This record gives sequence, structure tokens and C-alpha cells, in this order.
Amino acid sequence: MGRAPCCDKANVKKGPWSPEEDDKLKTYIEQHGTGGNWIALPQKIGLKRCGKSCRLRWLNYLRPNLKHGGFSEEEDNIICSLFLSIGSRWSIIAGQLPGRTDNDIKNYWNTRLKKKLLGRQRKDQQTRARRGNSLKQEIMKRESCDQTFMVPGVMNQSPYWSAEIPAAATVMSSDQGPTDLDQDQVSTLRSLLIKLGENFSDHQPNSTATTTTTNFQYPIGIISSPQDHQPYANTSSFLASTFSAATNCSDKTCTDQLSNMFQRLEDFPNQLCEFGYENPPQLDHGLEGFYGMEMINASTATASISGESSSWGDISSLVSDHHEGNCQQGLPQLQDSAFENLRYFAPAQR
DNA sequence: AAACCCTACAACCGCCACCAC
DNA sequence: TGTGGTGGCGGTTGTAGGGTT
Repeated sequence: MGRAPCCDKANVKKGPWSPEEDDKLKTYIEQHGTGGNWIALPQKIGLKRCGKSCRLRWLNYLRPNLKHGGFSEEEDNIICSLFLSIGSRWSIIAGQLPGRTDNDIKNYWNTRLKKKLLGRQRKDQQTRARRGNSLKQEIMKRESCDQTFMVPGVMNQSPYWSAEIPAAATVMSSDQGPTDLDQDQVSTLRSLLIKLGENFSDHQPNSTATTTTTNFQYPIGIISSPQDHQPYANTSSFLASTFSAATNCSDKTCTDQLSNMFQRLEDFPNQLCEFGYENPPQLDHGLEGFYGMEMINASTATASISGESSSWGDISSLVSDHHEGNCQQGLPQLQDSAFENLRYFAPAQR
């Protein structure tokens, strides 16, 4: 094959970059560019660094017009909204924030935003209950004036499996052992699970037909037996089956995965609470992110994509379509389009 | 003042897709 | 067409610095 081997790892320096190394790398790239070969670059300029390390150093720290720290409220909201809609696609999210690197955003998310959005749900029980009530009121208000996220066939009635949720709620707190939730919390959780359950639905947003199709994509990979692959008539059936399995399954892998799913479901109302409280003016914005999952799932479910998927929904086609199309145009459209999609199920009038 | 803990961030690691050979 | 190098990406780790006990 005749290609030069990658860097000699035994003879490569690791760890923090010195100012001299930074200066060498920056000066060379500003004068000559990368030459299209990062692996060969450190040898050219006498750096005992791996080419990948040089690339990272340049992209994340040395290249011009980079911003470090000091994320604005607007940037916070963009990151949160995009994360909730496309997941940890940091490079795509970074593409929406000029001057920010994927590494920066990833670190910022992991150290601050994630805690802001997801964490602290187990702090003060009193605060939690208060916030839960507040959220419930917000949701009840939405439900009373907006029907757009109700699913055909389920409209104006509670899915039958919702009655099982109080029992499931006890199972959910798997990492702390069974925990009893008060009635308000159960009620709040039930409302949110109903919403979340419908987010896994394959229903078409504009369809008037009752959903009985077979394109539903299981949000988690716990169902492995052939008979379990029989399509569920709807999300309600799937969740009812899952909750039932949670109490009966003896396989540790299965229960672990169920626990993960339930943990995620448990986090769901808290995510909304935390995000809403931390960003009062952007509450709608955050909720749109969640409601948007349904739209995203719906947009991809009919294609029965078998590749990359996650419980956040398979959005790879949405992302890649927008991303590829926008790469040549400075990515101005992804943000608008994504937010437009996220708004799909948000109340039209507020 | 020392030990410990927490946070933020730079850097590394491993995987994957693409492409040259 | 298969193999291996390279770039790109996301996840994870290491560590410095500040805060707390």
C-alpha cells in the first residue's frame, strides 16, 4: 500500500501543549495551511505530536475566531433545543453556533447544561413537588386549549395502559430501590408518560386515519424474541407490554435496560420542570423540543429506517438532509427548519 | 493549613466512513 | 476488490484550580 505509517506513538509527546508548540503550529498553518495531511504536518514543523493531536489543537483552540466560555442565554437555548431534538450530534450543534467547537459545546453540556436540564431532580422533595405541580398546571393548561398533540384514536380518552403507570412508577426508581411517589407526582408522571408514549408513536401528524400501522420503531432494544417482534397496534400496547415485562422479567440485561428506560422516563418530567424553571421565558421553547420528537419520529417511521436509531427517535435523515444541504451555505437553514419542526406540535396560540 | 471535593476544560481514545493504493 | 491510512466524531479521562470542611 505504500502509505506512510501513522505517528510513532512511542516517540510522540502527550499532554498539555506548550506555548511554543502552539506558536509553531499556528504560525505554520497560517502561512502554509494544513496541506491536507495532518499526519505529516507535525514532522514538517518539528513537533513531536501526533497529527490527530495537532488537528484537535488547531480546531479546538488555535484557529481564528474561536470563542471560549461565556455562553449566552441564546446559545444555551439553541444547544438545549438541538440536543433535545437531535441528541449528541455535537458537530452539527456546533455548526449552528459560530465560533464554538464541538468539543466546547460537549464540555459545556456535560458540565453545566446537562445538570441544569436534567440534574438536581432529586434535591428538595418539597421543591420538586412544587415544581411538579407547576408543570402539571402548565400541561393541563396546554391540554385544555390545544389538541394538536392528541393522537387519532386516543383523543379525548386516556390510553388504557395509563392506569398501570402508578405501579410502573414504583419500578422506575430502580437505582434507589422502589420509591413511593405521592399522588401529585404520579399524576404528573402519568400525564407526561402519556405524552412521551405518544412520542414513540408512528402516527402521521396530518393523518386523520386511526393508527394501526406496523411501522412503529421500538424505542429500546429489549424485545428480542420473535413473537415480541409482532407489531404492536400502537404505542399504548407497546408500553403496556413493557411495563408488564418490567415486573416479570428475570433476565438481568433485560431489567437493566428496562431500568434505563424507566430512569429516562422518570427524568422526563424533571427535565421539563428544570428547563422550565431555569428558563421561564423559554419554557415553550423547551417543550417544543420534546413535542418535536413525535414529529421527528413520524417523519422517519414511515421510511422504516433500519440503521442508526435511538430512543430519542431516528432523526439521522432529517439531520443529514439539512446538514448536507446547508454545509455549503453556512448552515443558516438547519436552525430555522429544526425549530420550525419543533414547533409543529406546540400550541398554535398562547 | 491540609485534606478533600467539585468543576471546568483540554486532551486522548476508539470507532467508523471514506478513499488511496 | 481488499487493505490500510486518514479525517472526523463522540465518549471518556486526566488534571488544574477553586471551594469547602
